[in-house]
Amino acid sequence: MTIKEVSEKYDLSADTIRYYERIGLIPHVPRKENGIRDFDEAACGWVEFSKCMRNAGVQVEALIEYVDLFFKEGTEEARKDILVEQRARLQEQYEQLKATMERLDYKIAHYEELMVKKCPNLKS
Amino acid sequence: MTIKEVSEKYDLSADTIRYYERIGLIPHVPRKENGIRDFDEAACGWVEFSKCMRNAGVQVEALIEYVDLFFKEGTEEARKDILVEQRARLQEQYEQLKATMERLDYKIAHYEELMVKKCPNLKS
DNA sequence: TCTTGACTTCGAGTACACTCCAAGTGTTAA
DNA sequence: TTAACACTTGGAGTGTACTCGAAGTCAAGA
Repeated sequence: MTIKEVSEKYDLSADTIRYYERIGLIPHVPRKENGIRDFDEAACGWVEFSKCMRNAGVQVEALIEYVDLFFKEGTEEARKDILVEQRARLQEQYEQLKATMERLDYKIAHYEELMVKKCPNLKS
Repeated sequence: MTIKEVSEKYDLSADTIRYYERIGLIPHVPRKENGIRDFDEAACGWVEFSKCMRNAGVQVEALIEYVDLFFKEGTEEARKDILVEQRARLQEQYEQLKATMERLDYKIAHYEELMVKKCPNLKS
């Protein structure tokens, strides 16, 4: 698979994918004889994984560390620790998000009430 | 209340609070005769609100727009629209977060299993 | 053969959200 | 009265994560 196909498949710019490889957020992608990237299933998997994690807000730094450990023997515990820490971060973000959404709901309801009062005929 | 007290109360740096006022993310804070900020309840409320929204990931730009409209008559609908849009953004983020946390749980479980296999005596 | 277009690398530029700094003022405590 | 300290403004600097540009290679079609 070319970088363009992968880019379209996962809706990430080719620049971003190259950037991720450059900084080690995804492992080295196999190349054809002419040097052009030729994504295999594993490489695609990493792209998909990194996209998922980044979308949720996992830091680039943590992912780089994880990928780095992934290719070293006996680092299972350290890898797990990274995942656990990031899991906790996401959990916190999740709570914050929930609370803020409730607050927004409350404010939105207030505005809706206001608007019904202003235009009683439009209350549907 | 001084900026220092507000800063401590909401765990936001004084620099950040001044920055928020400067860019209009919170309305103008009342001053004493000598020009020093003197936060009243309303000003504190805005600080707290902006902190909550920013922590959840609401963009600075959207909050500036909201605060701007807040002091203009007849902008209730526009204000509501901003809140509704931001609510939708947070909802999306929420789904993404949930999915990613599940995925991390799965991976963490995998590592735990691995480690139990390696050290059967430590399976507790 | 020549042009078009996708790819390569690497370094520079950008956007966002702070965060810090310099220069100056005002208040309090020794 | 002088030092210490918190505050003011406006502008410059920083960190993170991309995003773009330049210069060059390579393969395919007119």
